[in-house]
Amino acid sequence: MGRSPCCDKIGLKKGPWTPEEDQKLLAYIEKHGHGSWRALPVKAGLQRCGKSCRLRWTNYLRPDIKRGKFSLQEEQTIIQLHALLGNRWSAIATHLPKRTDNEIKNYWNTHLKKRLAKMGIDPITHKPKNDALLSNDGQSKSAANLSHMAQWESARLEAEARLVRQSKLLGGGGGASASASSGPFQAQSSEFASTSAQFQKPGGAARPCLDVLKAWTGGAAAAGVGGELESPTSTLSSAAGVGESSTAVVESDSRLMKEEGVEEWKHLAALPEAAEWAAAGAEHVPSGNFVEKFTDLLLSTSSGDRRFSDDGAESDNGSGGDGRSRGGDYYEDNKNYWNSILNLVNTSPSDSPIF
DNA sequence: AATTTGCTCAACCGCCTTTTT
DNA sequence: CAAAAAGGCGGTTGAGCAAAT
Repeated sequence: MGRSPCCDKIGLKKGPWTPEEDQKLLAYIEKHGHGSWRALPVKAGLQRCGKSCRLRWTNYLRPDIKRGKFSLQEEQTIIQLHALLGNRWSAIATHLPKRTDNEIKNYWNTHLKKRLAKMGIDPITHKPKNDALLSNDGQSKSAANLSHMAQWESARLEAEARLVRQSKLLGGGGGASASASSGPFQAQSSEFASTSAQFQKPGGAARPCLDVLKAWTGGAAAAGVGGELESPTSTLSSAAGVGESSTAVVESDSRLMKEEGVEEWKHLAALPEAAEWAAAGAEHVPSGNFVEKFTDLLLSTSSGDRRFSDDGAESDNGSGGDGRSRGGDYYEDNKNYWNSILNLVNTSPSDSPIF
């Protein structure tokens, strides 16, 4: 048996909200909390469906919403997270305090996506649409990096999706709630982490995501650049505040990997991309201080006059896109890229659905 | 001044997942 | 366990506005 019949949709108002309606909704929620969205409209004296009320509240009326232009840091975060997560706006939104998923989605669709397209990059696959367009100068390198990234990510996301399904079957169960602050997210984040971990060197399969990030970022360490994990250089750290201990995250993920990792690795290993990369070794990991260049390119492409100040680097408007390239130093490039991602991880709220 | 074009963003729609009965 | 409601998410639309012609 199901629940009692749903709300009758007769006479429900649609379209833009009036200030009076906003006031009613606001007053009600401030006083009682939203409780059941379905019951709320009647209690609050609104001729709206609960879904509409929820949307209005979460996207507009909530007091902790920041409106207005996105900062460069926010843009960069979105781009990085989109490269990592795809169109998972709600997940991305958890890393941009005070921004709603709807707003981020809109911003991506109206701004960032166009910049990608302008660069000749498919915003869906993140692969260059036409290599010929990027045949010379620095963009070609970024495009190549982008291609690696896209391949890597698509495989990773595929595995991630599989793992999510698996873990649900394995009885991560009770925690399936969608609440924004409870355990289930930790399970999910571990899945995410362990999935990514599988892209590490084949021999090191049973290591968590963050280890592989560290391995890559610290790959430089092996090459003499190490020890910077505690102080990632990404702009995200300043954007998101002080990070939590990455070690703790890694450790908890490690535990999970021990339980699930072996089987997951098998699945992942079945992915052609993974096999390809495994065979090719670390050089085929998304290369380039990829996101940094990627976002540099995007941001500088947008209006042609915006400059990056986050790390003191200027955008490459016309001065040779490769100006910041460091001679194909993959380790260095990877380090920067993964520092960015690691930083995101480390600075993520503890209840983040992703990390 | 009138019209067209492009942009932004709030809101809706439909699907999927979770929860409840 | 199955059915159905509720919640949540991502894709899409369209009204309103500004810039361009």
